[in-house]
Amino acid sequence: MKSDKTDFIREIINNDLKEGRYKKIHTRFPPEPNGYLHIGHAKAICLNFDIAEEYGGKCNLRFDDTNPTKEELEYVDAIKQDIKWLGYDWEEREYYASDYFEKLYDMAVDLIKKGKAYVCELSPEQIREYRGTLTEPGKESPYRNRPIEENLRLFKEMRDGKYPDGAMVLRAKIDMASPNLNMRDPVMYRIVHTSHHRTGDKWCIYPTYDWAHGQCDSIEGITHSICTLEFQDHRPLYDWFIEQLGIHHPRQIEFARLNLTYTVMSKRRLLELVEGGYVQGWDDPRMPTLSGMRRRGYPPAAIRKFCRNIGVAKTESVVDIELLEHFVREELNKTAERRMAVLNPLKVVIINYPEDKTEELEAINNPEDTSAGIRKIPFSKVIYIEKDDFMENPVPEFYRLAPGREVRLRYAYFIKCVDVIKDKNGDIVELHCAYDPATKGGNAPDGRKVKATLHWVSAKHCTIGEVHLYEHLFIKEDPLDTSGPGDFKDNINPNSLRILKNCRLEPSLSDVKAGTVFQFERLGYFCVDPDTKGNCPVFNRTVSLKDEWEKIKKRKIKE
RNA sequence: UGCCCGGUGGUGUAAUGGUAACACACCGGCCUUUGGAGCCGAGGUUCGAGGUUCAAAUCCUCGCCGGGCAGCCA
Repeated sequence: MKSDKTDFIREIINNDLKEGRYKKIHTRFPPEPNGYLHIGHAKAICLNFDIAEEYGGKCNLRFDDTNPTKEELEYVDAIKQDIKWLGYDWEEREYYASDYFEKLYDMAVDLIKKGKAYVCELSPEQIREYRGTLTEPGKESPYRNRPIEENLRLFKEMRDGKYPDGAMVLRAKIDMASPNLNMRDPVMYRIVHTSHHRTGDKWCIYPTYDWAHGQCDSIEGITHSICTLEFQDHRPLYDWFIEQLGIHHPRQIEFARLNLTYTVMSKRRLLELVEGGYVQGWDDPRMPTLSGMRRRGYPPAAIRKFCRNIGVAKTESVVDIELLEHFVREELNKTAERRMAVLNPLKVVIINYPEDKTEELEAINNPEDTSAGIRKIPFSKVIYIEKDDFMENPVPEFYRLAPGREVRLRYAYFIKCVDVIKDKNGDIVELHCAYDPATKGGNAPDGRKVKATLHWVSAKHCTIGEVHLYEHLFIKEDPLDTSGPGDFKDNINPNSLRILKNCRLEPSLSDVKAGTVFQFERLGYFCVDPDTKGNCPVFNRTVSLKDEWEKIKKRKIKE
């Protein structure tokens, strides 16, 4: 089976199949359970699961849990939830590197017996010194030529807990003069007296990633081990292990990890944001984590589409976050029901509308999807419109409401502003407008046109809600770009979260389910936050609508 | 100054020796009961210099620039 997509990875796979190197395709996604998954992981998940599906193969989920000091069960559960949410299924193939600890141990013994590994008692500092530098070869450890029997005994004793942390390690015996530092007798096992979230206290020696990873892939029959660029230099080491052991040889292919503008993507830095209280948690809607995006209202379909669209290559690159937002808008435009909500309310009294009258007006739920149907919205004498939709002294480019000007209220009537009411400070507190009864529904029988259509809610009928507006978490396209001392946290955007507590929502928004995303007409997409309680819904702005007027305003400020 | 990898519009990916394509962004226009959506159009000669060839983004050489590697992290 072939794929019609032609990135360099699929090309290699096509070729391997053609040449008969592998009969079936088997990939894997191998996260370390030491943090939450982010959009960069999504790229790897989509790659591995999509490839497996395209070629009629399988993709395993395997947790790389070789370091008990950093890994936790909480992360395992979160990772599983995120992958499922993204839309992928590893079926019964949920594996752990720790499942193979015994096999790995046996393989290490095999290597010792072959004279290819030895127990070394150099301290970590000494190992570093002996390793040499980028330009100078290293020198051999005095323990390098220990008799095999002694290595066997010592390694067993390491496992049996006879030695404290750091006392000795098992090292591969390769080449201390190799120009590739990974080949200078790398560590395979270290002593760590820490219980493991799965194996408990069964082990006090743990394999390093470099030793474990390739063998785990081999054991699972993985054909293509897709990983990120920084492991390129390790490939010769992985190949060496596999060859010494004489076991199934997966092909490793490296690709460039995803970077996004205005985003940090390392787990270390994300952890720092969480632990330092710069955000409210791993699932803070400003985080690039999958759980953050879920809470923000990003549809998984949009993330998948994004991951497929950015392509895969070896060039290190930074993708514009607007591309992600584009796919979010594209998906939500098709699926999200429209509602009207006024974020910054300005009171409008329709002076010629009867005092106690209420009309039910019809509104379309989603113009992109007629099956979404229609709903009724109440209209009455006093309404709210958006403050930004009125300008007392309008600039030429502004064609919304202004003194003496007529606009349309969406699905309702044409109104004309006849009076501007101000308080003693001169701030506008209320508008008086006259409506034209003949324009009910939004069209004038005489054919006259208005330039703008405004969203609104009826004051008497609306419900109050809280809205969270988000901006990029960082003010710089590259958050790591810091001048002078300090670090990326100095680039945090102080306005990344703005809370509006006095928003007026159309009545249908009083009873909503967490996770639902609506389009608030003319404003953007908003997702019901799980923390919504009682009768005051909380909405997270997923993404704004593209806004021509906003662009014009910015341009005018620049001039 | 060792080894490995990479350089195509603003951004990201295509083009696999034969007219540099697509998406996003940007700019201009059309349309519009969302300044949304949709539609149409403009913008690059492929890091540089040589070479091979009828023909080079693609092959070769030499540069230049960027990234990774000296954890008992992954």
